[in-house]
Amino acid sequence: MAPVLLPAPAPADDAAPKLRRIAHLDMDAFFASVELLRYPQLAGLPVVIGGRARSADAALLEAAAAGTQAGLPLAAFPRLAGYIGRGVITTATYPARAFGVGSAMGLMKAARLCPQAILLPANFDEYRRYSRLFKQAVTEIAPHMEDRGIDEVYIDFTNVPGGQREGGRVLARLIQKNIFDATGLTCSIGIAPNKLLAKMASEFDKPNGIAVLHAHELAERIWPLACRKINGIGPKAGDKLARHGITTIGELAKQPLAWLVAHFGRATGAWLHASAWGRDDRPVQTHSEPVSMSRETTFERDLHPVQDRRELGAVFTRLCEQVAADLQRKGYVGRSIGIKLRRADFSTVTRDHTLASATQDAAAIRRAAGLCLKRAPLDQRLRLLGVRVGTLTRLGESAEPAGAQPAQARQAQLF
DNA sequence: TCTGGGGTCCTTTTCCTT
DNA sequence: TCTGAAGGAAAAGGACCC
Repeated sequence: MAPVLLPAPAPADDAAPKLRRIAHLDMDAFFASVELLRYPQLAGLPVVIGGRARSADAALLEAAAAGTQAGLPLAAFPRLAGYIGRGVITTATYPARAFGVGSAMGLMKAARLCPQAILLPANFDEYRRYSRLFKQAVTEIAPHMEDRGIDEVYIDFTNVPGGQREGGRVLARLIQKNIFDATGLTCSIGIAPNKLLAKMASEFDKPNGIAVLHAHELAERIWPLACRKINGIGPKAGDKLARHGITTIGELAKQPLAWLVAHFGRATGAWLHASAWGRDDRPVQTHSEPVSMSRETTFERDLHPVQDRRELGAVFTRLCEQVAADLQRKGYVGRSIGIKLRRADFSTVTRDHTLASATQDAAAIRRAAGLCLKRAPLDQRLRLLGVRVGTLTRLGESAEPAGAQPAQARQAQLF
């Protein structure tokens, strides 16, 4: 990529004291936008992404492999009508949302609301490829970047040349352009004195916008917002606050710290209070190590622990092999092995087991997971099974991997 | 009504040791 | 031997995020 030429800094820029300027960058409708790059003929139509790969997607897969998907006739795309089976919507385009269809909605319900919607399977390999491209486009200009998932990042503008101009707006425009040139995709950027406020600011001017939020604008621009806009206040905390008559961030800010601590605990109460007052000193972290790796799967139909034990056993072994392969590919070993069961009534049960030494071996993981399973209640049908390896260290930085055995080793007794 | 998959982090409970 | 306090680690559950 050609070097990016920054505008010459204004003379006042160097003289003025540097303010902490943190940017939050959020790709606009990321998955749907990537799909529209591949299938431009779907622009303006209701499209939902999600569900599992089905035979109806064969035409799409073939066309993608042949590189002819841009010319695929609309009739070749699978529709939501008559969708049978599990699965939720990962994302929906705006024309689909107009029908009341939205993220996390069951596909069967969505099929009733908007049967004509086109259903595309999620293509995470492609989204990850675009994710790498846009992040590279960011770091070419501003290297101090924190990865926050597939479609968003934090960037510390404070010491980047030009990062102080127009409150960071000049640098943000440059980054937007570099991302668009590299990917054809747009993003929205919020710039503020910290990550908490930058995250909220990035929603102010979507899509393809830039919002600069200054500390003195807290009461005017943040306090009128709903508490749920604070990253970290989800449905439960939002409901609890609402039951106390607190719906806006301004109302939250009025609550005494002691009251919040009394009702939400020491750590959460203090965090709520600080957040409402726009205080957040978390640094932009350019590097982080994974804490755990897991694989899980939801079955097409709920499986019975006894009647379906062969099928469950095979899935269980496969999940262990997949996690082991993930660990080996990424060079990690883990010491705590855990399982997760989701039962027919949607309740979740987890069991953990800590090994004497860390491993990345499929058979060792399978044995430990089998011990966990023996301690779990199996009095209901199961809809989901998962295997997790935690307390990770890089291979070579701890003890040798334990229990190395041929990967096919043995099947567990249970199931 | 129906609720995926892959994560992180926090709180509470349980168990073990001193 | 019993009881209780205290502290830490592990286990379990849950909230939240993308």
